[in-house]
Amino acid sequence: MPRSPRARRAYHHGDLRRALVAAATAQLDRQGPLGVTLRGAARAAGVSQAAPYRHFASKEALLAAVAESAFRALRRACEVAARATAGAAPAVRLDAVATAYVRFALGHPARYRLMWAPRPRGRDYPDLQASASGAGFALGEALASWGAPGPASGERFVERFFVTWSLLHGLVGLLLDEQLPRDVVRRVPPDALVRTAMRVLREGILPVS
Amino acid sequence: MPRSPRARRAYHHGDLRRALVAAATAQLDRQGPLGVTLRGAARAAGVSQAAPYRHFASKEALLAAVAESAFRALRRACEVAARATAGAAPAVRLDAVATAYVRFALGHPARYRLMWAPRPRGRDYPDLQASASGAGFALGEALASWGAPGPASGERFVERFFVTWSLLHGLVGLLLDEQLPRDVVRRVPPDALVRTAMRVLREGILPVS
DNA sequence: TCTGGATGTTGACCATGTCAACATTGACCC
DNA sequence: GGGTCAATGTTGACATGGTCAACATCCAGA
Repeated sequence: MPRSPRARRAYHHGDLRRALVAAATAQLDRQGPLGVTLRGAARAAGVSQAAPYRHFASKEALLAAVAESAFRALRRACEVAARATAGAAPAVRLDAVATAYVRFALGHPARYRLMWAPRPRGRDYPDLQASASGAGFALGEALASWGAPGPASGERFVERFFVTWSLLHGLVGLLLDEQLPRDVVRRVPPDALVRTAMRVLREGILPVS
Repeated sequence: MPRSPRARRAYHHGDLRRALVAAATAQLDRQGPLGVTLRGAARAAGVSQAAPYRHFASKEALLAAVAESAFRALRRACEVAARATAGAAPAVRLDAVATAYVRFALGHPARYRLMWAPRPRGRDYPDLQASASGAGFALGEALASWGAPGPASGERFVERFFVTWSLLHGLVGLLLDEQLPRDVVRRVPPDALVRTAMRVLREGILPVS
């Protein structure tokens, strides 16, 4: 029997690996980390419980693939924002990229948390490690246009880079866990919080003025 | 038979709740979040598998108790640092408290992560919520001595507060997940990173100088 | 056409969270 | 002292889930 264009495979799935990652991502988004189940992902892909082991050594390896794809998506989101503000002033670019970063995180909370979970660790999954660094790289580019032109260099850049990333990452953490004072969150939309954070970052908090 | 001072209880444990929290904390520190097991904690306490259910409605409730106690410890660490620098300049106090905060997190990585995990959520466990806010409060106090004297007030304070906390929280996140460039981490000890972050926070990054 | 490796399936094992039914204890009251 | 009850533990069981070994099926290349 010839296959229709989108043939249901009789025995072999055809693209099980991708299907499993998609299913696991859906589980994660819908039911949180506890909802991610190897057996469930297999069921969603219409495949037996042990089939995933042909593509992933363990549940953790599947989660690593999910996290890796999420880091790539985050990077893309940042890059889109950077391109959209290509000619603008450094401060504007930074705001744009930072906003994209936070929006991604708030839009996919469970995924963002998985990316930073203790397991899977990048150390154990080189591809995950690489895509994580890639996301950081996209953020760094937004900062590179700041001081001296050309490729960012020197201690100052590294300093700015890690402080900025830390601030964004921490802001996301506080927002996701609803740790900020209620009234603040209710009154100020996330985008405004990001802008405030970036302004404080640029100008400092010392001059209370 | 009369009980010796540290009698092994025949049937009733005596302080099972506390013992379970301690056992779960030990599991967490030693083997990470996946190592935490209700049955394992019960075993460690020398008690049957179902006994914990007399004290905790679920595994999650036990974890909430662990997180709650961790937040209290974090708060204490910050307060000790604040008291130790009671009369010092605001910048010195901030550095001290921030360092204490990060040291706690790096010293108890698994616990710190649990405190910020999606589950248990503070929303579901009032005591956890309270102790989390308490930790934030301790941090806020270090900032209160900054601008106007007296109880911190107004929008400016909230702004400083959430930006500072975000920065610290994010820095911890990057450090715990080894997301910062290798050479930076290897060259610069955590305490110095914290000081740098706080300096950038005070002075801003705009003047590349 | 044959054949081997890649990919799936079946059936099992074991650990774990959770619950219902039952046992034991100690404190309080007469 | 003796009785009673709520708190606290225990036993046995169930369902779910990660994982593996043994077996089945399929596709690609010699």
